[in-house]
Amino acid sequence: MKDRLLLIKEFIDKNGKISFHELECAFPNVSSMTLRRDLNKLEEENAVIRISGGALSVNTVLRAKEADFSERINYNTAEKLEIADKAVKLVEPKSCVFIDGGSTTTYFARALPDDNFYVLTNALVIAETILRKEKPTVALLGGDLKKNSFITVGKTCIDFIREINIQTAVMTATGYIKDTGAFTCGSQSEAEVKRSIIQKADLVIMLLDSSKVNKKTPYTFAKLDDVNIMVVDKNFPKETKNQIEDMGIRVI
Amino acid sequence: MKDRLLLIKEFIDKNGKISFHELECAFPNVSSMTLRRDLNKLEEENAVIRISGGALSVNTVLRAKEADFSERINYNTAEKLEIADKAVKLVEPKSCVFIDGGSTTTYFARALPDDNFYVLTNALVIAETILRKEKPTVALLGGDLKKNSFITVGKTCIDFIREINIQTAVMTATGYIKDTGAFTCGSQSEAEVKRSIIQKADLVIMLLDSSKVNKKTPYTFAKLDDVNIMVVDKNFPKETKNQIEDMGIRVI
DNA sequence: TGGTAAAATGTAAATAATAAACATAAAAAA
DNA sequence: TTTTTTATGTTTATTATTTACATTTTACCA
Repeated sequence: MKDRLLLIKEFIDKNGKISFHELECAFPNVSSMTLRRDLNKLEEENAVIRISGGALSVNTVLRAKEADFSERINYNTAEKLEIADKAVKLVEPKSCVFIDGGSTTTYFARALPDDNFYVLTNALVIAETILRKEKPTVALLGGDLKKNSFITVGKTCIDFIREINIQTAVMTATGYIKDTGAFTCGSQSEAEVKRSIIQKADLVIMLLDSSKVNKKTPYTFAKLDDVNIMVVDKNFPKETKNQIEDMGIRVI
Repeated sequence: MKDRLLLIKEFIDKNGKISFHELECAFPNVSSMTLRRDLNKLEEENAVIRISGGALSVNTVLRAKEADFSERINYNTAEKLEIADKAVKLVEPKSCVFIDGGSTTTYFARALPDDNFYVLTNALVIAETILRKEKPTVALLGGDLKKNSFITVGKTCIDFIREINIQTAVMTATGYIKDTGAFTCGSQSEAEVKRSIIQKADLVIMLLDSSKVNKKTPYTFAKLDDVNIMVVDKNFPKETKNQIEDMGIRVI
C-alpha cells in the first residue's frame, strides 16, 4: 500500500518523470485506476507534479525553471547530446573528474555511467544530476552563487581548487575565437575558476558545440594549448577542426 | 501571433494557472486547437508547466511543492509552514543568515522575503530557493555532498565556516530529547557542521516541529543552552515548552 | 506587384486520458 | 465475530489530446 507510493515516488525522483504506461508496466497486477489514484495522492502530498499521461518530479520542474532563466538549454540539443555521448567514453571509472558548469556539460553529467567516479563540480545542476546516481561521490566547490547560471565562484572556490587533485577536467566555453584559439566566457569570476581548474588538471577535455565558433564573449580563460582533447559535433566547421588538429590537439 | 503567447504567459504568471476553458473564453475568436498549440509552445520554452486541461506557472509549482528529499514523503506540512512563517519575522534585512539543511528550513527559505539578505547554506535545495529571489546574495558551503539530503559536509565545509561571520543561524534537528535537552541528527559529519555553525553564530534560532520531540537519532550536535530562540508549532507539547522556557530560552 | 513558399490557424475525426459511479475485497476497529 | 473503513477493481461517461488535412495569413522575392 504505502510501499507502492514510495516506490513510485522513488522512480519519479530518479528518472525525473513517469508515464502512465510505464507505471502500468511496473505494476502489472495493480489496476490502472489504483495507479491513477496513487499519482493523485502523491500530487496532493506535493511530492510530484501530475501532468497529462503521467507525472514529473519536482526537480524536473526546477530544472525547467533554470532553463527558462538561463538562455534556453534547449537549442542545439542533438549536437550537445552527440558531444556528451562521445565525451563520456573518455573518462575512466574510479577517476577524479571535474565537470564545468554549462548546458553541454549538463548533458555530459546525465550521460555519465553510474560508476565509481569522484566528481567535482561548481554547478548545482550537475551536482544534483550526479548525486542521483548510486555509485559516484560528489563534492561541490563552495563559494558565491551566481544567479542564472547556478554556479559557484569567488575566492573560496579558488582556494578549494588549490587543495584538490584533478585527473580529468571536462570543460566548456561560451565562445571560441578561431583566429586566436581563445576560449571565452561571460564573467570575470567564472573565468578565474575555469583557469584554476585547467591549471590543476592532468587532462583537459573541452566540449564545444558548433554554435560556439566565433561567438565572442568578454573573458578569455584558456587558449588552444591548454586543452588536450576537444569534443565537437558533426556540424563543426571542417577547416576549424583541421586548424585545431594542426596544433597537435586531438579532436573527436 | 506572438502577442497572444505573451498575453497567455502573463496571465498564467499572474494567476498561477489557467484552465483551457478560461483560455477559450479569453480568446473567443481563436480556435481551441491554436490555443492548445500555444500552450505547448510555452511548455517547450519551459515557460509554463502543461497539465491536463490547462497549465501552471513554474512559480506556482515551486511554491506549492515540497523540497525534494528523496527518501521520504513530506509530512507535517502545515506545522512546518506555521513555523516558517513565524521564524522569518525574526531575521532582519541586510543581515547575514545561515540556513541549515532540512525540510522545515526549506519552508523557511521559501517564506523569506525577497530582500537584501546575505544567505549562507550547505543545502542545495535552499541555495536554489534563495537564488531564485531577486535581491539576496547566496553563498554555498562547499564540500562532500551527501546523497538523499543534498547537503555538503566535511573538512572543506568546516574550514569555510571558520572564515565567515554569521549573525543569525536558522537551524533544525532530526530529534529532540526532552530529558537531556539534546538536539540530534543522523550523521556524524552533519553534526560537525551544525556544531561549527552554532559556535560561530551570534543568534541561534532552532526550528522544531512537534514530531521531533523525543525522536532519537544518533548524534547530538547541540544542547538547549546553545540555542537562543526556539520556533515550534501549535501542537508542540505544553510541558516541554514550559520546561524549555524555564531554561531561559524564548519559545515562539 | 503577383506569385509562391512558409507559417499560422481552423476543422473534424480518432485516440487517449480522466473522472464518476458503483462493486468488491482487504484491513482495522469494535 | 461483526461492523466499519479503507483500498482496490470494473465499467461507463466525460473530457482532453492527437492526428491529419484544409484553409488562411504572412513573408519574401523575382
